[in-house]
Amino acid sequence: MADVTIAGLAREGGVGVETVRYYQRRGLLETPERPEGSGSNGGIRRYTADDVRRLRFIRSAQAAGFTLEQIGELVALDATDDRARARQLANERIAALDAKIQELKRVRASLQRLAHECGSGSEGPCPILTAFDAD
Amino acid sequence: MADVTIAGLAREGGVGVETVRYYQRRGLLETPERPEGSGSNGGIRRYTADDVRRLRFIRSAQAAGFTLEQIGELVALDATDDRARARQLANERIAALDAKIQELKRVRASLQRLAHECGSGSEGPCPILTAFDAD
DNA sequence: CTTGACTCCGTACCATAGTACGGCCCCTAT
DNA sequence: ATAGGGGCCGTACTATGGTACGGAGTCAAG
Repeated sequence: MADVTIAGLAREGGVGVETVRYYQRRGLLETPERPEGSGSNGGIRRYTADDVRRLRFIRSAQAAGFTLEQIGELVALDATDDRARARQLANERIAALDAKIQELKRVRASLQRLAHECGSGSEGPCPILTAFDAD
Repeated sequence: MADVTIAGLAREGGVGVETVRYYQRRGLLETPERPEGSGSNGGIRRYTADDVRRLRFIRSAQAAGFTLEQIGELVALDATDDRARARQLANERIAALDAKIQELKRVRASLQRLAHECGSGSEGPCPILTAFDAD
């Protein structure tokens, strides 16, 4: 993949240009040097496939429930060899994910029950406020 | 359960007093009349078991991924008999939950792989940035 | 050699879901 | 009757994760 401008990077990562810039400000993405431009400030930055990978990593890690701050730590960690810390972060997140998955399954079951009770052509309102009782 | 003050309601619902007041401002919880107090503004409000149920509903619905705005609609819906709309909201949320659960399982698997690769006593940094590749 | 799309940068603004603060009032126990 | 712990209320502030804007510069095509 040829190097791209910020718009290309954003497109590859499925985010907006402003979001890329935001991640740069947060220190999650590198801000490459501006090439020696003809003018006073220099030219237009170029981004590599590596930057795309990193951007995609950020999105996946977000989906995994890491905050941007934690993702910053992960990105920094990638350059070190602190395997213990990396493992710790991963395992903490796995535990949190397991809890979350269980919770989502519970509320899903409740919603299913609600939809079912709302579906059987009986009269009156659905028991919405009690939908999650005994959860 | 005897009627309680706002602090009791908050405690029963597992939230802070300020959060209860916030939900009242958002229209998710009722703000009962102040009893005829001796002073200029009246006495102290009392909340019922019904209010507690409603507060707990809000928390569960939040866990289900509903926004406070949607929860407002659900609460309002509970008083009507628009079963179709209630069913629709429930089913939409179930679909979203299914997608979310699948995604969380995927990233969990990736994290597990990462933790494993970080654990096998090999040298150097863990492959953090590639942890989610091929997801 | 101009036009138009895009980049760069700083700064400001947004939505969501709270959390905090300060002044005043009420109520109960001492 | 007085002190202290809540309650009431308006308003302001916070955190998180963006999103928007304006002016200046860059660059490639026509």
